Amino acid sequence: MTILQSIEKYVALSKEEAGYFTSILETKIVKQGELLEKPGEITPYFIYVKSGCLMTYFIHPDGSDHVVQFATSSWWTSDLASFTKVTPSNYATKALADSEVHLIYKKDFDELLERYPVFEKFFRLLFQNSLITHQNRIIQTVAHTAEERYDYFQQKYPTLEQFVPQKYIASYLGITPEFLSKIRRKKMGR
Amino acid sequence: MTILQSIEKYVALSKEEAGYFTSILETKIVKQGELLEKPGEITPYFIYVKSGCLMTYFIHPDGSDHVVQFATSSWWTSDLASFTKVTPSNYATKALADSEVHLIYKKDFDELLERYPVFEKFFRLLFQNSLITHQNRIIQTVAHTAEERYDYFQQKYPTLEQFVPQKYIASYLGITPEFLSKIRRKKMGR
DNA sequence: TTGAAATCTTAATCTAGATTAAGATTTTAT
DNA sequence: ATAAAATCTTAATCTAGATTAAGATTTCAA
Repeated sequence: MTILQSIEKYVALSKEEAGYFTSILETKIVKQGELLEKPGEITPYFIYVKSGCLMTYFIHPDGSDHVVQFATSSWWTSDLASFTKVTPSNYATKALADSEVHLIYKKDFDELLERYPVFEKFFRLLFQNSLITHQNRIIQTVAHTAEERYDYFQQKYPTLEQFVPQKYIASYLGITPEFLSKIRRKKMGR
Repeated sequence: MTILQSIEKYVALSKEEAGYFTSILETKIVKQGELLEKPGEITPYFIYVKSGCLMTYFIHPDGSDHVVQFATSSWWTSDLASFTKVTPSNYATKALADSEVHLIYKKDFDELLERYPVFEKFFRLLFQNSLITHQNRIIQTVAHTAEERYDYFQQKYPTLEQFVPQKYIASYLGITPEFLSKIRRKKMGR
């Protein structure tokens, strides 16, 4: 699916709007392991994942990392705080597989919304839906045990587990890799 | 601060836009303890808190509740999932103090955005900022101890602690009231 | 191809926070 | 005003998940 198709699921675009949008899009191939955002730096663009898989994670001053989200094909991701407020990021975004992404730089993003209000609507819907997901995630974290959260993760991202290192899944779930190992063993034996 | 002033911090409104917006607004006084959203029911409106304090919480099938957020003066709140998708809510919203709120019904909300795109921009910004807050909250929860989260809560909501029952603060922090009691005692003795 | 580095597993021990229970304090309805 | 209900505190005990450590497996660069 192209990025235009994924947008046109939510809003209809005229030829002109689609053309302008495409013109500001940067396309980039990222190799597995490469970073698209670095902690301490300002996140200059909003990222759309065309293929592959990215992960955005928080780096705690004590050195531990915490995965905020995985972004697979047709997801948007970014450290929204850094992008929006033009402040240094507390997050890093790393490619977990060779990936193809589109980047929209902030200047272009701002001008796009200014010029073609249909994109205000699109991003309003995108953020609104993302907010729902984030509210669910908060509840997930406080209202369920690690094992329940793992079950839910497997349902939600059935393909991810095959190529994402366990330690990142553990981090996403808010537990240690050792404890995830223990949960998996327990589930095997059932 | 009026609701119009709070909106005009983000976008400029013409007389007509402001007038139309005001005309669809419902105003309601809610008594302390009253529910504005009930689990199992569809959330028909988006809520703006003019004065007082609301709390949105999740009710786990096992009977425990989990506070998702507090909304004080000039905050917006709602079970966005239920409002957006017109599905039964998993949340309740309760007034923690006598409060005055504005309600926007979904039909009016949709029509407002259709008619006056400036509100697309406003809600895009509102959701974008809220998303930043939610991302922070997720990290807070997994990367910090209960005591650190309590410190952060006190900084973020310095006035709330005086009138919100401890048990709800504990719930917001993801701990039991007993453990919050223990943390508070420990902090007193320092 | 190979060896060093990264990742994963298992197991023992430890701890932050849960649970249970009982008493003390505060709030609320009448 | 007062009694019942709700909330808060303290303390003992328990447990989900962390930490530490060591071996096994996988990945990857040269």
